[in-house]
Order: sequence, then structure tokens, then C-alpha cells
Amino acid sequence: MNPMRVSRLMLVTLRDDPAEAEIPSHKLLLRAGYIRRVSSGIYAYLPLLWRVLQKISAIVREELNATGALETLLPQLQPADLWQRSGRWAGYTAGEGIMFHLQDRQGRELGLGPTHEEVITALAADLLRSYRQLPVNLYQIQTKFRDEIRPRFGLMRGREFIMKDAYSFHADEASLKETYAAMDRAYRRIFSRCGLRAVAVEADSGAIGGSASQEFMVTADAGEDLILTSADGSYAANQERAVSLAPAAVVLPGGARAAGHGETLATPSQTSIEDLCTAHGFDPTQMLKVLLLLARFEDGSQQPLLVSLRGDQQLNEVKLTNAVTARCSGQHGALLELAPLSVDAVAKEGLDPLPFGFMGPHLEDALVAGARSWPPRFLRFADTTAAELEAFVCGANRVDAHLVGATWDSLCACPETLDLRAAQPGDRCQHDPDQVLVASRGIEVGHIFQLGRKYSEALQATFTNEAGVEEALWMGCYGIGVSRLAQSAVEQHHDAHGICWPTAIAPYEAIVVMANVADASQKDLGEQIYADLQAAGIEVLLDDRDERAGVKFKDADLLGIPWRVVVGRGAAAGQVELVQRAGGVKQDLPADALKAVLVGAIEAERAGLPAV
RNA sequence: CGGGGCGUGGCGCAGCUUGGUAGCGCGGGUGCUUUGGGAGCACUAGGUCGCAGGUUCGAAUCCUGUCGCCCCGACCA
Repeated sequence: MNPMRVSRLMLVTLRDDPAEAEIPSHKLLLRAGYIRRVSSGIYAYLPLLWRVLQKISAIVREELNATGALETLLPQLQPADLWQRSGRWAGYTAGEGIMFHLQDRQGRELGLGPTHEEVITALAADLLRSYRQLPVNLYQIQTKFRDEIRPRFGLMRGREFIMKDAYSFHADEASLKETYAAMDRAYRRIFSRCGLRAVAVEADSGAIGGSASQEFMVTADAGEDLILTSADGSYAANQERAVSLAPAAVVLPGGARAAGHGETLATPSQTSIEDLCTAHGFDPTQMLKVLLLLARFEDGSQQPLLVSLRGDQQLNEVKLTNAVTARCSGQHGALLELAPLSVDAVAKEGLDPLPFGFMGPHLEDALVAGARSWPPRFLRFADTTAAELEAFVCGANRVDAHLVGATWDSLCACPETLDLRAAQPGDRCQHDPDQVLVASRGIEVGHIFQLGRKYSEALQATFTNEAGVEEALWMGCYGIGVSRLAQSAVEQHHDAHGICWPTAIAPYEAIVVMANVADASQKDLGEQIYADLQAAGIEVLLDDRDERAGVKFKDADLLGIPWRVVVGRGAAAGQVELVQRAGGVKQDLPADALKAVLVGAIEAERAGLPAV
């Protein structure tokens, strides 16, 4: 129950927006006294927020326990050798690495857990021996540490944050998929029970690895991710993953010229697609653009890339990263960086300058053959839209000239063709060309992965199958940013006056405000209602401060308690006012009718939104 | 790490260009009045101007260095 009087709450609210905050939810959590910054990306969760976090955690526990998952608690201090065995120690500690690490008094290296695949997989290797024990799913709710390159927006991207992470182990892929689907369903229930509008989107699995992965996004304008959704709701993806149909290309008048080698066109200083189209009346879809990039790998090696795209399309770097990783990471380790090839980098390799702005897909390997440290050839890719062009305009590989009416094969063989373009809002959908992708912004609050056997193989986590053969475990992992979820709830539920918590995760369900504590009838009735509501099972806060009514109303709005009971002028006649925070609807009613009204309303709201 | 900006009582800011012994609003304390939407009046406490050097008779102000914080990019729950 934990009833509470505001006078005892250590409540400090701020009238002005703190200078450190940018987005509404961050400002409001600071102003309403929910959090305090201790250092960059490190926050104290004050008592009111801790109640919110515990309510979210309780919902998460209920839903995961209902799937048969087991709650556990793993160490945050993790030995380096565990991470060396999975091959992630160097990547996570050196350079851009995200893991805080230290040495103990013996000089042994330790890391502060940014995630727990290593620890849990080592435990699985120790404890899971037979297919008879499978599947199992373990989860924990605890603080994670990540030395973020740039912490920001309060709890949205902290260096220390609360996460629920779960790891499942299976005898085969079918079992993994079953648990993955069960977690998908549990996640949808968790977010809707928390009162959040969330959408599940296809996602890139990034550094965690594995095959399928899906993110859960709380829709909000301040979200860091761009989501593309079809109007019928059957397709939704993070832009870094999204696929779509590109607009049809406008056929190049005259088609192929000079037997597909193209006619030379003088294009002085016309280095951009836009310049060329303006000067010569081309359509961007008739152009072929060539991007040069440089990939840098874990082993220190570098590889120049040549990517062909249709002129109207944008490169999706995540797709390219995945393509390069698939080709090269076996030999060179993880891809650390993908950056546009600079004039300086070319010069540093001792090469002649490249015709930037006038390059065609037939740019010869000979141009990089003499490089000091690069391999003597480009790694070449073409996006599907570029590969499908019959005849196109492209750079002539010398300054101030382009080719018109060139074709693949005549110019050069079309390189490996992949989907490398960024899907855009307005693009037609692959599943139904009559549907169009629509953009919205989202905050990633959950992510589920089918990891496969990446970690179990690295850490020799095996079991004996039905046939008596040793086999690597199949794994899934499933995360929810608990503290981030709390802040995204504020981002989604606030107005000009403050927070409007969904009842299911509000720190208190109701606040009783005695307008004037010097008035004995108000004070007596307020105390009585406070006691009655507690007895009725409502989590209630009593604002007993000797402040003017206006101050208490402002604070109640800022705090965002879903229901406010005002005991004021009508107290002597037994009348009170009931105000719903979201929407601000007010009603006057007799004090003895209050309990029934409030209990009914709050019981309905505790369930959150209808499940999706 | 690259680019941009900011550090002045608890919070939000002015003062800095043109050096001369620190100010405003909010907040805190005391008293009186007020009491349904961040009250009024009076009194009061609280800052070696992020830190370290330097220039100067004199530095919040000019110079150098350094630390911290915020915003834009790569990363992610």
C-alpha cells in the first residue's frame, strides 16, 4: 500500500525548465522531481520514479513468468576471459568499445556488464547437458553499464540504465522460433498493459548478431528511429532494415548510344546529380551514381568499396555494412567503420587523385592497384535499381565529362547486385504495390533476437541430443529498456501542464488535495477520504502541505497522478471535486459517492490499453 | 572522436565587447497579511564567477591550459 503524504515526500519541483534537458519527457521528469542527474548519462531515480520502475518491472515479471521464463540475477562484474572466449572483449573495450572495464588488485581484467550473453552462455554450458532440460528461458531485471559514445535525453540513452534481458536455450531452431513467438506476444501485452502505444517492426540485428530480429517502438515525435509502415498495418520496419519498391525509372530517350559505351557529354563542374539534371534535362532515375567508401576492419586492414546506385536513390549504410561483413569478416574480423573515401585517404596511399564527381561504374582497379596498404582492387556492389537500368548517364571517369546512353556489359560487367537502397516514405510496398510506406518516429523500448548458435559455438555450450550426439545450443535473447520505457511513457503521455501517467504505471493512482489545510472541515474530510481510499485498495497520495491551492494544483498536474480529488470549499457540505488528469474532466460529487466512482474507474484503467 | 555551444548562490539567467571589489527572477528561512490555479509586503541567509596558470596596481571580464556539461554525427534497451 505505502500511503504517502506530500509533506514527507522530499518533493522538489522546478518552475523553470532545466538547461540540460531538450525533449519534453526529460524536462518533465526533472521538473516534477522524478530524477536528478549525477553525471553525464548517470541518474538518480528518486522515490516517485522508483515506484514507476517497480510497477513496470512487476508487469514485466507477470508476463514473463506466465510464459514459463525463470527470473535470475547475474553478476555485473564479469571476467575478461569470458569475453575473450566469445571474441567480443577487444571490440567492446578498445576504441569505440562500450564496456567499462577495470583491473582488480591482482591485475586481472574485469568488465562491467553491458549485456549478458557471455555469462549466461557459460552457465548454460555448465548446467544444460541434455535435450531433456530444454527449452529454458532465463531473465533478469538489473542495471546495465554502457560507456555510450554520447549519452543523451536523460534516461533515453544513459550510461547506466535498467534493463530486462532474457536468454532462451533450445534443442533446435523450431523450438527457438516458438519461444521467440511467445516473447513477441508477451512483449505486446507488456507494452499495452503499461498503457503504451507500441509498434513491432522488423529490425537489423546489428552487433548482437543472429538471424531474425524485431524491435518494439513507442511512437513519439522525439524518437531517435524512423519507422516505415504500410497503411494496412501489415508491414512495419525500421528504416535501416526496410525494403520497398523504388519508383519506376524514366526511360532515357535515345536509349543506348555508341553501342552501349555512351556518348561523351561535356559537363564542366557539374558534379552533382542535381547540377546535371538542371543543365541537361535528365531525370535522376536515368543517372547512375557511384559512391566510393572505405571499410576498416578489426584486424586493421582496409578495403575500398565501389557502390553503384540509381541517381534518385540513397544508400542504406546498414545494408551495405551487412553485405561487407558477410564478404570480409571471416578474414578480417568485424567491420569497424564505413566512411566515404576521402581525397586525403587516396593521397596518403600514394595514388593519383580520383575523378570525384565524374566517376562511372567502370572505374578501373588499376587506379588503386598501387595503394600502399589497400588490396589492389575495389570491392564492388550495385543496388538493384542501378543494375536494372537499361541505358543510363554516368561519369566518364575523367573530370568535366559524363557518358550518355551507357549500358552495363558494354561499359563493364554489372557487379554483385543487392538491395542497398534506403526505403523512403512514399515508396510502394513489396507485399502490395498499392500500399505506400508512411513514416513515423519511434523510441526503441524492446528488441528480440533469434541468435542461433553464434554464442553457444564460441563458448562451447553444447547438449546431448536425442540421438546421443553433442550439439551446440540454439539461443534467443530478448531485451526491454525498463528505465527507457518509463521515460517514453512520459514522452507519449504529457501535456502543457505536465505528465499524464497511464494508471498502470503511475507512481500513485490518486492524489487527495486539501485546498486549505487551515480549514478544519477540509482537513478532516481530506484525512477521512485519504484513509477510505487506502482501505479501498487505491494507491493514494495526500497533499497535506500548507501551501496555497494553486501551488498544489500545479504540482499535481506536473506529477501526473491520474486522478485528483480536491477537498475544498464544498467540504463542509460533504462535496468534493474529482478531476481526471488526462483530459481534465471535472465532476463534483458527494464525498460518500467518491469511493465507488474512483474504484470503478481505476480498476478498469489498471489493465492498460487493449492488447494489440 | 569530429563539428557547434555553455560553465556566475539550490534552479533559470544578466554582467564579459570597453578590467575597478557581483546582480535579477524563482527557490530557502522569519514575521504579518492572503487562502481554488505557481500570492503580497518586510526582514534574512546563501556565490573566492568550474579549476590552474599568466597579463595587470587591479581579472567574472583579457590570454594560455585544463576539467565538466549540453547539442549535431557513428552506437543502442
